[in-house]
Amino acid sequence: MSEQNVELRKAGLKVTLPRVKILSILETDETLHLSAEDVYRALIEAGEDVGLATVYRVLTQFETAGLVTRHNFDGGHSVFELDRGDHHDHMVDMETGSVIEFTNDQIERLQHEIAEQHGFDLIDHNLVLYVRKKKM
Amino acid sequence: MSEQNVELRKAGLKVTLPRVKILSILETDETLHLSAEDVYRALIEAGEDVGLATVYRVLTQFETAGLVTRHNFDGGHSVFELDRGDHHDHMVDMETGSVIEFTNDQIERLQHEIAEQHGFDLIDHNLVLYVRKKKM
DNA sequence: ATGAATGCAAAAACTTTGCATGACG
DNA sequence: CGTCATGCAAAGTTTTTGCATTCAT
Repeated sequence: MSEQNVELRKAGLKVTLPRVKILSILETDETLHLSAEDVYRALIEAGEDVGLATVYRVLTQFETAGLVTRHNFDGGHSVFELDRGDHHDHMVDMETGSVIEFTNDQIERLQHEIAEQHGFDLIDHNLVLYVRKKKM
Repeated sequence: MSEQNVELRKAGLKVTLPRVKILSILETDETLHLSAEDVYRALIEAGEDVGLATVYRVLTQFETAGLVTRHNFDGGHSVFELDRGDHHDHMVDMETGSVIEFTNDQIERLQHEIAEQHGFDLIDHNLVLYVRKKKM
């Protein structure tokens, strides 16, 4: 029994071909950040006959199940990222659109401090840096 | 000559009724964060006959001119905020939905450092803390 | 006068939904 | 087998665009 099957069952999801394939694509992809359209195209290229609507439905289910995180970067569409348990923030290259992940403990700590100072507990946060390659 | 006219001229924008009205709505609003739809409704309520397409066009122009900042908070629609010259980040109270603004120089500085370390210039950034009132 | 801005409707882009068919457990 | 998932197409949302008309300078 493949890895995906276990993950799906653990998430309480019936093991179906679209779900296994989509999970597999998310695990294999190197960019780590795929739009629904990206996943759909990957399926078509792999010769799988899966509808775009199913891709959206499955990704949303994965999000609910905590397998995947949905990001709303700039421009219209959402991108999905497999949740590997490690927290990180994102840097988006405005020229290429590519996404770089990073972590910074100091920033994490400061965020907690700021929430505290206002009498709140920090539940979640979202930090995206929009950057451009340095001109020299 | 009203305040709005000056701001529009300074931004290099022709002074038209829709632009003046929209700017005025953004200046008057207390929530500080309006969607295009919100602005459109406010115009209709004020008896102004302005099309939704124009609202989008004007808000986009305002953004380009630096009068307004566009935020892509959660999913779906964008919200626009009048740029009052002060940079700040946002804290969203998850229970009430209210938005608190804050600034932190250390975080600002760290963001620049992180971009630098990756060979980038920091163009813009987006930081939202999702918080909940402390239980005591 | 002349070029830009507007309103309307139509189109685009992204995402969700209804329904009949097919697959999982 | 009963139920849930799927595919397709149709509808929903949010935002953009084409074009004739109106408006600002």
